[in-house]
Parts: sequence; C-alpha cells; structure tokens
Amino acid sequence: MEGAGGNGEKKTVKRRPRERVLQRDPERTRAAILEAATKEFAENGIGGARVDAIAERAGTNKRMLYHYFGDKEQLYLHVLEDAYVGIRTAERALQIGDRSPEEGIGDLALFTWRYFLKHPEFLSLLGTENLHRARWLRQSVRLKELHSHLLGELAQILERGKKAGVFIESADPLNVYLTIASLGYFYLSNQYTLSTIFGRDLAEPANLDAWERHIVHVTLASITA
Amino acid sequence: MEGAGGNGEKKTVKRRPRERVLQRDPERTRAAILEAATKEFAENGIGGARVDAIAERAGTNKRMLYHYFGDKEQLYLHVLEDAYVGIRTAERALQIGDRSPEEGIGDLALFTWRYFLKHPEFLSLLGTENLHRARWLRQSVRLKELHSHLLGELAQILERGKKAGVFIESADPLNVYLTIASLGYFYLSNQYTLSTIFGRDLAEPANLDAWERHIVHVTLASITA
DNA sequence: TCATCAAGTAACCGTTTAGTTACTGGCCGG
DNA sequence: CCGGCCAGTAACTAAACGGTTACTTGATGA
Repeated sequence: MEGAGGNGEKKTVKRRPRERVLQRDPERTRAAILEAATKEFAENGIGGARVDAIAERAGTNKRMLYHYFGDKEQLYLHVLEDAYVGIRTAERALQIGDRSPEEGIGDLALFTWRYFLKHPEFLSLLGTENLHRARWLRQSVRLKELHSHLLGELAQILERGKKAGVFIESADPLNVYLTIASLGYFYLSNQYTLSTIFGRDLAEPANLDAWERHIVHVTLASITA
Repeated sequence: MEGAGGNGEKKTVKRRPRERVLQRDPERTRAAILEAATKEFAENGIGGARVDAIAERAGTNKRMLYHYFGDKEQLYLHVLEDAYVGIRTAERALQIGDRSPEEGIGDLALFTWRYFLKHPEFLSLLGTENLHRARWLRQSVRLKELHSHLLGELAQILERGKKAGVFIESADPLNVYLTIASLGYFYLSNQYTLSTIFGRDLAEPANLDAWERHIVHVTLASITA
C-alpha cells in the first residue's frame, strides 16, 4: 500500500519518527488520556468520574490508562498538578512588577478573573480537591516551589505602593491575593446555584463584564489609602 | 414487666405518645436519616456518598431510607433544601434593617461569615450542587420564595445609606451580597488547598479572626462614599 | 528479515453499589 | 384483646465499577 520512502537506500534511511501520523504514539495517547481525565474529573468529581469514560473520551483503552498512570488516583493527582502548573506559569508571564502599584494589582485581578473564566475545569478540580481536604495535593512532590513566587512579587508591589503613599500600611500580600481569588472563584464556581436562587443569569456577558469591573474596584478600594 | 399506668381506668387512658422512648418512631428515624445523609453527602459528594453508609450512620436500615425518601437523589435534594432553609431562616432573624446602614451591612457580613464557619456541611453541599450545575436545586419547588427577602432588605439598607451620604450611588444589593459571600466561602471551602500551597494554616483561630475583620473591612470599603 | 519489546485490545474478574423482596414484630383502633 | 397496618430487618439481585490477564499488533535495531 504505502511504498513510502521507496528509494533504494538501505542502512542510511533516517526514519522521521514524528512526521507522519503514527498508529502507535505513546506521547499522543498519554496526552489524550490526561486531557480526557481532566474533563471527566472536572465534570464529575473523583467519586463520580468513571475510568471507562476517561478511556472512551481519550479514544483509547482502559488498559493504557493503567499502563501510563498506575491507577485512578495517580491519574487524578497528575491532572491536578498540571492544572496548578498551568495557572502559575501564566501568572509568572504577567510580570506585574513592571508597572505602577495600582496597575499591577489591577492587572493581577484581571488576569486571575479571566483565567478562572477561561478554565472552569481548574475551578472544579479545586472544589473536588478541597472536598477531600487536599488529600492528594498534600502528597504532591511536584508542587513545592511553585507558589512562592506569586506572594513574593505581590509583597514587592505592595511595598512600593506603601512608600508612594497610595496603599494603606495594613495591606497584606496573602490577603490581597485571597480577596482577588475569592471574588472570582465564588462568582464562577457557584454561578449555577446563585443564578437559580436569585433568578438572574450570572453567566450573561453583561453580568460577567460588570463583575470583572467590580473585582478590580473592590480589590483596590480595600487597600488604597 | 411494666405494669405501667396500672390503674383501673379502661377507655379514658390517654396514651402519651412522645413521652417514653418509642421503639418505633417514624419522625426520629426520618430525622436521623436526614442528619446522616447531610454528613455523608457533605463529606463525599453525591457521587462518593454511599447509601449503606447513610443508613449505618443513622443507626437504621437502608430499607427505611427508601421508605421515607424514595431514592438517593430525592434524599439528596431534601438535604440540600433543608440546608438553604437553615441559613435563610437564621438570616431573617438578624433583622439587619434595625440599625444604621454601616452597622447593618457589617452585621450581615459577620453573620454570613460565622454561619459559614459553623456550617461547613452547607458549603460542601453548595460545592457539590454547583459541580452538577444546580441539577437538583433547579427541580426544587420548596425554594421559590425563600431568597427574595434577603435582597429586598439589602436594597432598603443601601438606599438609606445612599440618602445619608455614607454609601456610593453604584452600590448594588446583589453585588454586596456576592462580595460578602465570596470572601467567606472561598476562604473556608478552599482552606485545605490554600493552606497546602501557601504553607500557612488558614484554620488557626488567629487567622480566622483576622479574615473576619478583613471581610467587614473590604465590604464596607467597597461601598462607602 | 526477523527477534524483541512496547503499544494497544478485549474479554474477564471479584467487589461494590443502588435498589428490592420477603419477612418480622410492635402499635393502635375497634 | 385482637386483627390489620406500618416501622423496621436482613438477605438478595442485577448492574456497574476499578482493576487485571491473556493476547495481538507494529515499530525498531541487530
């Protein structure tokens, strides 16, 4: 059928291993399983996620899942770790130290809100992990140094703002971050019950825009002198 | 053995149905199942909750659970509805309209935070329900009129504050409530992952007190003129 | 070109699960 | 005091579940 690479060369034929679509491709299969597992765990929690469903979504076989990740729990941990790496990596790229203190804080708030908005699966995974009191995250060895950068940079910005007289002395890095994350997380993760009980669709673009502005307003109002 | 009520009266003996502990007590069994189910669903989500575990925690039999509540999902809905009734009832008793606008808002923030702190199972149930996009809450017929009272009273307080010149014109009832709820919900529901990644125990009493003050500060800072 | 080993498949296994059936025994009206 | 009804029990069932075994297929290096 193929006749591919049908030249006379014998030993010197370099097989280009990534150019044609291989029938067997470990990396692609592995990535497909991770992506499928992310969706399945985000939609159903760890108790509701089905191993068979993950395999089917990944277009592969249950056996492969155990081959690459050991078991359901290790696969879940991998998914969770990747989710954290995702947000912290994007956050670093922000370089919030490169502008005025107010702008830096405002941009961090905007970034966080928009990241949450674009990655609902991250919020779901956090919810699931907290339901189980961080049982898996605490075992993670990959995530030790990942988060310190954020608080360090925030502390610097707040310090600059205090010296410039625009921020109050009691402004605290952790509190500021928790404030930003709170306002974004709750609105999005609880949008379904909130929309139901208050009879207003929080997911409407106009409402999302208004809340984005609200987050920046509240964050800055809570620390400006 | 008993000889109880051993007087000669025949037809006029009033049996006091609630005084001694009955071996068969439908109401007590029903309540025990509801309480056990609340814990089980809060700890494990709907996918992870086990019907057998609920029956065992209630000190009864699985058959009774189906007898009183139909099936697992209807039992879950009942638990969820009761949780909402609980917070909204306590909230009404607050009577936040009876004081100055600043005090009213501050007290609502304090109440909400402390209610969340005392009822972690309520937060868990909200998380579970939102994971499933309010699938059960939307079916609920018991909860239509339950929440409107809150927003109405908040609107009145904000109006009074605006007329008195202490609140900004853009202060909005829903936004104020969502702000208060966000700051309480996120801190508590995500305390396990947050404590892990930032290496600080958010559940320590000193940290809880500090966050309580922070919530009041942020809420008022975001709406004061 | 062929032996080797990893990638991939499908059928299977023991256990757990939500839900049911068949039964027991205590409470109450007549 | 007794007959019927309903709270309560325990053993059961069919299906779903996480995980495994036995096997096939295809890429690769000698």
